[in-house]
Amino acid sequence: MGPQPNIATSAFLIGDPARAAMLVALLDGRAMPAGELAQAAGVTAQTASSHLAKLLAGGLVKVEAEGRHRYYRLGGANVAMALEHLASIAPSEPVRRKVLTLEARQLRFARCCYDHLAGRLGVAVTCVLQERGFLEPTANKQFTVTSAGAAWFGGLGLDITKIPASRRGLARQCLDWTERRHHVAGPLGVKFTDLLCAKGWIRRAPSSRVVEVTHEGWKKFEQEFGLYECDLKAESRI
Amino acid sequence: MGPQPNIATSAFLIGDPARAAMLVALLDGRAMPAGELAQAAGVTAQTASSHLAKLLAGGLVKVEAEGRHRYYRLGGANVAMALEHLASIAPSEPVRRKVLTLEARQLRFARCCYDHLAGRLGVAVTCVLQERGFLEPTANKQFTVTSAGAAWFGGLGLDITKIPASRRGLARQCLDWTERRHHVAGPLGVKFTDLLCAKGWIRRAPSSRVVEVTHEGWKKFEQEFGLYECDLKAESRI
DNA sequence: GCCATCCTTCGATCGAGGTCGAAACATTTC
DNA sequence: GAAATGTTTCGACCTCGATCGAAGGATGGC
Repeated sequence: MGPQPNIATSAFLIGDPARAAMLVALLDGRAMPAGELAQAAGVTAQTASSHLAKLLAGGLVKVEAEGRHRYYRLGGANVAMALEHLASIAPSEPVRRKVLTLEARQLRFARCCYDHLAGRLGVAVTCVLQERGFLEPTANKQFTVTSAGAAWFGGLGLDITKIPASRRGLARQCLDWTERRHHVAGPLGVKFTDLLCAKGWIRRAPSSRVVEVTHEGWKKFEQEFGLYECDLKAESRI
Repeated sequence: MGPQPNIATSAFLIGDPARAAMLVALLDGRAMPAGELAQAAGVTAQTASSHLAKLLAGGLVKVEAEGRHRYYRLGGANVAMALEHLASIAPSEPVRRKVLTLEARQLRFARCCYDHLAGRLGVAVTCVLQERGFLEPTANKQFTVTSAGAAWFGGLGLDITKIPASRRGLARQCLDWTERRHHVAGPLGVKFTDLLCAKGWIRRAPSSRVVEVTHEGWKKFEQEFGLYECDLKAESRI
């Protein structure tokens, strides 16, 4: 069309309910075959195929053939970010007053966003790290690790200097679409989440984005972060 | 319908080329009247009005009536962020901050809005007058001149009691579309601007709305208002 | 080779919504 | 009060795209 970047075309692609449902289903970064996406969107396989072809052409998804399946995944982190930001302006109206399923509540409480911790727990941890002066929000949606923070992470077994920063930095502010606040993404977020798993504080559910906190984990979260299970769960009505 | 709410509806609204063009035009935070948005989108006023009504219902824009214009602006920072992220998906280019021409920058800095002073300078002067207790914002988008204010204006050579109030009052709060804050309009605003011209502090460009501050004027603005040229121009780097 | 499964392409239908002309409405100016 | 300007509403047209049935490919199992 014109010289303007066609922001409209991307938005148009997301603007269809069926396509939006597929994209949301892919939000956690997993790849899904076309058939499952069709089911997730509530349309026939033909229709889903048509939609996926358009999303592919628009760069919103990538595809990988595997035998007779074709696995689709989001086109990139920027796509996921755009989707989460769109969700943040969605009217999320009283219509949603309906009771959330157990998994939905678990997702809101703690989940993986790509490979880092998100949800109420992820945001709470991020807040504590900022309150204690270990992380500082800086321009360009980044977090800076303070010297105190580097020491603290080191005590936990995470050598900050050994984490390679990606092109988008070491620690990014990622908007949490349920909490509408930021949590820590980027290489630091990933390594930190891996560490919590390795220590047995949290456990990732086998085939979903849900993250569970172990009994041992709650003791540690209380001890290290001052986060109490009852407080966090009280607000999320789990 | 899917479990996820209306991420699709927001995206659908942005997905129309005309609506996207309007939103992009508003990306810098300015408020614009419906007519200008229609022109920016390349559609007629009727069509633009229809689009704006939908954007308004979706919460993507807000509106403020000002005289016979209706100024639209983005619904919030989250809307701007979502738009920027959507633009980052489009392969063409990063967010395009339009490079403003010299006149556009001058207009933002100081201009006449009808017959009174507007732009960064107009807003700054209005702020100082309020801080010093000479003007007080009151209901119905009016300013009230305090007794201290009347004395101060008198000392400058402006007898408030001799200015006839129009049907809409003596001093009106006029929304500044570049600064998004109020400046002084109405008969007082006109007379005050005339006075600054007569004193040679400012000079109106012959065939545009641009207002220039004279060398003498900057000394006076510093002396009378505590406004420094470098401070005001430093922030207008847009 | 033959069938089952998974996915895409083709063709046709059909409804939603973008567009503009005309007119109503609102506000300012003369 | 009348004219001018900015904006919205109404009505009608008409294109675009979502949808699904049917058929065509591709892959794996037997």
